[in-house]
Amino acid sequence: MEKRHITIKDIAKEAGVSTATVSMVFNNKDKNISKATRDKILKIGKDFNYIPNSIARSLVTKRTNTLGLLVPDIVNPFFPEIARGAEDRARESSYSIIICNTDDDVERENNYLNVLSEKMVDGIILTHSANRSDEKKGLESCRVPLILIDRDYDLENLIGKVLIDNTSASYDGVSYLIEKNYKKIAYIAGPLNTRTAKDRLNGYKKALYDHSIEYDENLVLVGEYRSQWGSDASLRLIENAYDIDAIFCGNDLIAIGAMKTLGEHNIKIPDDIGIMGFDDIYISSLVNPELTTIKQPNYKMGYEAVNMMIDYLENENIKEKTLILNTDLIIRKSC
Amino acid sequence: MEKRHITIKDIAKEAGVSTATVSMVFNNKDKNISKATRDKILKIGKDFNYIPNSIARSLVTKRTNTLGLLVPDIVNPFFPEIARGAEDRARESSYSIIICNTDDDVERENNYLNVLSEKMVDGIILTHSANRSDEKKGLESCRVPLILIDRDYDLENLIGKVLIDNTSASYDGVSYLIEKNYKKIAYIAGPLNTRTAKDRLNGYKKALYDHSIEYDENLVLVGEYRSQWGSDASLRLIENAYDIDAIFCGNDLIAIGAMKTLGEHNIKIPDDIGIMGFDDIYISSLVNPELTTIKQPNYKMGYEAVNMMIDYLENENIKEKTLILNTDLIIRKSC
DNA sequence: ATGAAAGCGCTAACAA
DNA sequence: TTGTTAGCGCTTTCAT
Repeated sequence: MEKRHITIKDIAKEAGVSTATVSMVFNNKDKNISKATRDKILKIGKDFNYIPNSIARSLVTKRTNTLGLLVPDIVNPFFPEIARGAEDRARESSYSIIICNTDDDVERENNYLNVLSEKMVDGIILTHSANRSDEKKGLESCRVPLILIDRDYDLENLIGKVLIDNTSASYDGVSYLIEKNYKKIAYIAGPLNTRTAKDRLNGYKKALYDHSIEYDENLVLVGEYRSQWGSDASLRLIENAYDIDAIFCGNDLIAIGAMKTLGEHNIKIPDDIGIMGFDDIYISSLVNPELTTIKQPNYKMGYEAVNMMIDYLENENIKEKTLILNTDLIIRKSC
Repeated sequence: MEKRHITIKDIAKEAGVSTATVSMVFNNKDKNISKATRDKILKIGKDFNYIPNSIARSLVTKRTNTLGLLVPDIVNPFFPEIARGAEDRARESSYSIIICNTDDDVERENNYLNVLSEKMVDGIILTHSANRSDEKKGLESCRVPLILIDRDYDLENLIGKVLIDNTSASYDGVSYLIEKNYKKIAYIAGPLNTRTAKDRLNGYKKALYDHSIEYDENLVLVGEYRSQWGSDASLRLIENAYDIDAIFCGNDLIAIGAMKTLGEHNIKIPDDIGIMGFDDIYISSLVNPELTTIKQPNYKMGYEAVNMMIDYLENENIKEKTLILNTDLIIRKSC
């Protein structure tokens, strides 16, 4: 436990060469080093169980091969897929990921930005705090390359953004319902204070419009992204005897609540009422495999964000890019 | 973007002092530095937007304030809570967490161990690969302080372990059912190839034994941790007309599948059949709030593991510790 | 109360 | 093909 770590100096001495030579060997800048010394050095490295000190290397190269990933909360089932996609892409290029939970707290977010700066991460992938509003200071002064994911936000000095096209996602979903001959489609939405939620509502409206179906604001119920709200809202819809034949849901929790309530009232899915929802948190597929959903490409979002970052870091690719990912319509039994 | 970073050298020059003084000020080793110079240095730091380079610091202090966290897959809903608990405790002491997904692959795990070693993380928290069996090499030669969580494993040179008492967890769950007057309790289990699963089965047996209920191996069905298996197994139980009045489930997916099937057969819960399961992946609480479950203290597991690690790192607390966490019985409607 | 200087382990010119 | 050397930015004795 206590014994000093082996350094290239030790190896150099042991091999009777200079540290420069050893360094080159371990960095595969071998081109003009004799196979003999190369092999000797490698062997000694193995024998002594040499572990390079990448901190020392980072100090001179100014690269840490580490990225920061800021998400609101990894426990929110929306984010693990993003983290996994990010980590997978990172690993492909030998980067590591430092994960940070911001809880949508601007101060925490700024603090992490600082810490990551100090740790010299090569880049930061960030789902910016929903509460940031106009408090851009921390973000704008961030000297580390930044890529935004999921939530759009106006900012200078960005490397890029990776977003989801929520408008066309709900447009596609609602259109699909319409083409299945559901004409009276209610929308149980989550809170409308995010761009995401507004886009989804717009997609719903646009789909109706393009199919010459009149928009009826009584069929749009705005509440929370919780299954209880799905239950309550669907109950309201059926109790008020609205003439509906389908329900489009703001996310999967809502959809699950709605399905449950409909079931309790012996309303058959999809014969009596069709149901569709965003698979925001991937519960549908686990628990209600019969629910037709719009699947978020979260894994891809994380993967592409890191891909964009590494592209920037390694190829000096600086043109700002905005990558807009499409969702998938997962067709199952219920519609 | 291109301008050189400010260093303590710049600040020292600007303030007309030595780098040593500047360093001490920024490290709060102020005791004998005049308030005047202190303030001057701090002001210059602020004005120049000085960001300390913790890589350089790490090189000399041999501390990175970074921990590694190895989990099989952050997308598996079992792990985000662990990661969150770990990150929360880490943040309290200004540590960061590098997250690594091993996919239960020994080679990947060993590779991460290496990378983290090179990055000089101060410690590693690890859910060891289920497939490791006797391939201890990578782990045993790891020079970084190691703490095991969730899955037990025999290993020298450990700082400690944080585990869950699965035996007494299922013992408590089954006992609770028995005390609620359910006497014929079936057990739908996941695969028995892990210590965890075996412990749970033993707890079940022990609870029966202690309550003088005879163990009937026909009532124990072994399958997968999937809701489909919960459906299939419960179907088998009712079709074979076993005389049961409760089902104890190996995890929540199984329980959800079972509940669904029972519902489809108009079997009432909990009147006809009581149900209980391990809330392994926290789906119950989201989707089936009426399901009584045994909640895993995963957040706490992550939190305590990092706590133990930091205790070791900062207080040289070396006695090997095994912390065994208890589960909680979450009593809801169904039992 | 402050400064000088050595050095953490490594890389990268530049020399040889 | 290999060695010399000068740092990277910081901490830390030991002087003063």
